[in-house]
Amino acid sequence: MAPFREMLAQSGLSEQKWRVLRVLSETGPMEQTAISEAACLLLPSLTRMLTSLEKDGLIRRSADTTDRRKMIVTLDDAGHQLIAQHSESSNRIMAELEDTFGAENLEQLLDLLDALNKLKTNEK
Amino acid sequence: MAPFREMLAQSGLSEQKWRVLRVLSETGPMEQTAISEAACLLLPSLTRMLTSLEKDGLIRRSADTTDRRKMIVTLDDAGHQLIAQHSESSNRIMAELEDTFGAENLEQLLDLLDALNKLKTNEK
DNA sequence: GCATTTCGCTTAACATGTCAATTATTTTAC
DNA sequence: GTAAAATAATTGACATGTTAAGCGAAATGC
Repeated sequence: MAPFREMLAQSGLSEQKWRVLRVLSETGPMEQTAISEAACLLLPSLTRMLTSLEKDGLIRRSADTTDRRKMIVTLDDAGHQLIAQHSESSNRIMAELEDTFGAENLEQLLDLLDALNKLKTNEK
Repeated sequence: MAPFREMLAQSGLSEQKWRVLRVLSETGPMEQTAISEAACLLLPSLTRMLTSLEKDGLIRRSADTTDRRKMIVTLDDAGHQLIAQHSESSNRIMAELEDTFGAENLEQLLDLLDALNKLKTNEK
């Protein structure tokens, strides 16, 4: 995924932080456990990234009103801008990957990984 | 790969160190660059692990006689023992995975990952 | 109601991932 | 031959992965 990292390096973003912002952009405000599942991150890593992203003004954290254990994370304006700013080249990179690797191969790979992942989370 | 980590935790080994030892066991003494490729590790990570593995007496490092830049890594007796000690349950875990995930799926997944990896290393 | 358990998140400690810079050695070019 | 480029490994700095422990809040059992 080198092309992605190059693209993101310009904004000082890691792949992981990028995933967090994208999840928030697609789903809207979420609690942290949900983010960690959607972005394939463990909670301790996510906590650190959110602290950093919050300091950079890309997201906001606020306590849930009905369950005060939960923290609701919201994409801030600067975060929306970042997503918009990179979406074009992101799509282009994806299209290139589909082109060189093959759309079928890519789909098959994602399906297999998904199936394997479901196995692992169900076992035990 | 939780079952693997459980197995290895008894010996205080991480998955990565286990991969390093297995590569050495299968191929024999190697220089570090070759190990890093075979075990999918970057050199800085490998350097640290080898320092740790050497301290535990599982491997040895010696300078190559013809090219003194190279360090030849050799599996030590204790390393061979560790490999032997875990090979049985390792095979069992693999067999279980093939069983629950499907041998065809597993093979397909590995092929796809291999193909993707070759793309990435060739590009530029 | 209250103790116990569970849940959501954080913190701490350490291993590993990652990039950049450095050192020592070897190759290459001239 | 010698300077410049390339190579093998190390080091440093920082982000992330991973496990275990801890904290406050909510749910559960009695």
